Amino acid sequence: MSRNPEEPVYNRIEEARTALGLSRQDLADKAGVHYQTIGYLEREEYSPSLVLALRIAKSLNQEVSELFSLNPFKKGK
Amino acid sequence: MSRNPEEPVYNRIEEARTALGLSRQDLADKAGVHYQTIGYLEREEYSPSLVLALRIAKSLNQEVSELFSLNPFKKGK
DNA sequence: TCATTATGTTGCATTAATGCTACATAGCAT
DNA sequence: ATGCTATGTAGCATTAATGCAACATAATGA
Repeated sequence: MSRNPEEPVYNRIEEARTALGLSRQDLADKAGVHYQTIGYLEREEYSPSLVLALRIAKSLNQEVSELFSLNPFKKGK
Repeated sequence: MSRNPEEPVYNRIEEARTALGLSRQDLADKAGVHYQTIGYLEREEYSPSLVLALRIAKSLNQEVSELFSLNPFKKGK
C-alpha cells in the first residue's frame, strides 16, 4: 500500500506457475491480467490487489496463504 | 481492480469483527489503517489490497479465504 | 540463419485504494 | 439533557496497481 511502503508481500507465484508448466502469458490469461503484471508480481516489485491474488490463487489451484505471505517463505517449500 | 470493475470481492469482516467484540476502530488499529477504511470494506464499497487483507485476516485470526471470496458467502457461515 | 518464445526494462496514462477531515445520526449511559 | 461511542456519508489529495507499448536479450528449434 502507499501508506505502508515498508511492508512487502512475498509470494511463490513463479514457483507454482512453473510447477504447472505455465508461461507468464498463460497465467496472465487465466487470471485476466496483462502478462507483464505477472512479471512485476514475481519480481515482487509490487503486491497485487486482493482480487488479483484470489484469481491467481484460483488459477494455480493454491490457497492465498500458500502463495502470498507477509513473511518471507522458507526455502524449498 | 480498476480493470475489473465488474468483479467485486465479498467479505465477512463485520461478522468476524463483531464476533470478537471489536469496534471498527479497534480493528483498524490492529490492522494499521484508518477506521473508515474498515467501514468502506465492510460495506463492500471497494476491495482491499492484498497487504491489507492479510493484515485483517491476521487481526481477526482467520484465513484470507475464510474472510474474502470472489463468490458471495452463504448465510450463517 | 532466422523465427519464435519467454522474460526483463522503461516509460507513460488511468484509476482504485487509502488517508484524513468534517459533519450527521442513533444508541446508550449518566 | 448532555456527552460519548459507533457508524455512515461526502469530498479531496496522494500513490500504488494495472494496462499497454516498445525495445532488448537469451534460448530454442527449424
